[in-house]
Parts: sequence; structure tokens; C-alpha cells
Amino acid sequence: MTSENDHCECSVIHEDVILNVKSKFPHDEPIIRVSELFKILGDETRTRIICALGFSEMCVCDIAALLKMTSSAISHQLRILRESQIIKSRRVGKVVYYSLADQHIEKLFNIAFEHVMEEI
Amino acid sequence: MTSENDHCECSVIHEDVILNVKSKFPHDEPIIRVSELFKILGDETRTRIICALGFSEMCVCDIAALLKMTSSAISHQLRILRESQIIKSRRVGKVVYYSLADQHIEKLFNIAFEHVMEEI
DNA sequence: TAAACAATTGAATAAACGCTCAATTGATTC
DNA sequence: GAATCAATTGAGCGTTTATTCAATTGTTTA
Repeated sequence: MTSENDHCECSVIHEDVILNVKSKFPHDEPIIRVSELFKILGDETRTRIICALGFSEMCVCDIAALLKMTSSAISHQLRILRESQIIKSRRVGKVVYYSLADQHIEKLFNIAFEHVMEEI
Repeated sequence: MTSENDHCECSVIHEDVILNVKSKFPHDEPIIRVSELFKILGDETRTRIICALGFSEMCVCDIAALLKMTSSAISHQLRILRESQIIKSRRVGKVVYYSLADQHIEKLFNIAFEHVMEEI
């Protein structure tokens, strides 16, 4: 029993394929970061927030009114997006304005929208 | 009380901004599909599977051995990816080979990897 | 300095999710 | 046709997570 099938009850069928893919495979860190990025984008409320901020800088109340949700719920999601550096904020008096941190996310969204539009 | 703040305890601060964004905002269906797509990509195991299939067509046992997981766990994830039409399968005897369904997902992944690499 | 209000935070709850385990299906081969 | 093996499936379990609710912070203004 080799280390390859410690966790797999099957006999390895194509060892050459496995070795080939293993030699090209990314390290854990980028894999984990990419899946975490997608996980953060993979929520309806956060998707809507990012969409909205793609059109205009907005404060918490505006987003809450637009999405017909409480500002508490929105604020919780904004924190997650801010900590992932997907959005940034600036405070003017009592009001905090949010906007997209950079263009990468918009590019990602555009391709994702193209993809799902083809299916419709 | 207007329909806009039924669910928001704040008074609307920038009605012009809300109306502007609302006029450009996507319908529910594409939003839901995009967030579902990202949700599916946002899991470490599924990210690894997609990565692997980007390099080579592989059977369930091969993927299980590569990722050091049970073929049951892999099969469950493959079903989710197959139902989302992210991957496709072909059977040869007892063995089922999986591969990426199209290039969209790879493009999405490349941009995502670029994005996370900049942060490192 | 007290009231008002936008925003944030923490705890609690209910729903969603990934893996395990056991059983089953589908296909080959002896 | 019985045994074997890759793959699939369903139930169960523990974990994660999005929202709600109540309390608090930070800033303005009366």
C-alpha cells in the first residue's frame, strides 16, 4: 500500500496520468486562496452588492434600500467583502461609502455573466 | 413608508443613486446563476478537481488517488460539477472519464489565480 | 452635553453543505 | 451466472454560514 491510495479504496488505474498531473499541480496556497475568493463571490447578497458597486459608490443605507434588506445584514456582508479586499470604504461624517477595490472582480463577473447567459 | 424601505430601518439617503443603480441592475435570474456558479467553484475539493481536469482527462479513481480522498467523496463532487455542466463524462467499460466541459471555466480560473497571486 | 442617526458588532438560530459509511448499480471476466 | 471492481447513491453527522435581534460605537447637531 503506497501513500497514494491510503485514502482511496481503488487500485490506481492510470499512474502515468497521476504523476503527470501531480507534476503540474499548483501548491496549496493559491488553490486555497482561489477557492476562498470564489466562495466569497458565491453568495447572492454579496453578488448583488458587488454588482451595485460596479455601477456606483454607495453607502450602507443605499445598498440596504436597493436590496430591500436590513443595514445590519448588509453591514455583515460588507465586512466580509472588505476583509477580502474586494471592496474599500471611506467615511464622510456618519456615512460610510463603499466601492470596488479594483477591476479584477469586475472582469471575473463579466466572464461569469457571459458564461451563464450562454446557458439561458 | 415606501416599498423601498420596508426592510430597511434607515431613511434613504441618496435616492438618485438608488434609482440610477436600480435602472441598470441585472434581473434575478442572471444574478442567481452567477452566484451559484461561484458557489460551486468556491470549494477546495472542487477547485482541485477542476485544476486537475484542466491538465488531463481523469477517471474517478485517479482523482481520488491524486487528492488522497475516497472515490465516494470525489464522486459526490463530480456529480455537482456535472449537473452544473462544468465537466462532462464518458464511460469506457467500468471506468468513467471526466474532463472540463468548455474553456470558460479555465478562463475564470486563470483570472482568479492572477488575482490571488498579486496579493502574495 | 444630550439627542439622533448611520454603521458596526456579537450572540443565537435555522438552513446549507461536505464527508463518511453502507448499500447498490453497471460493466467485465473467469 | 457468480465474482470482481469502478462508480454512484442516500442517509447521517458535524461544521459552516447568512440573517435576525439587541446592544454599542462613532459622528453630527440642536
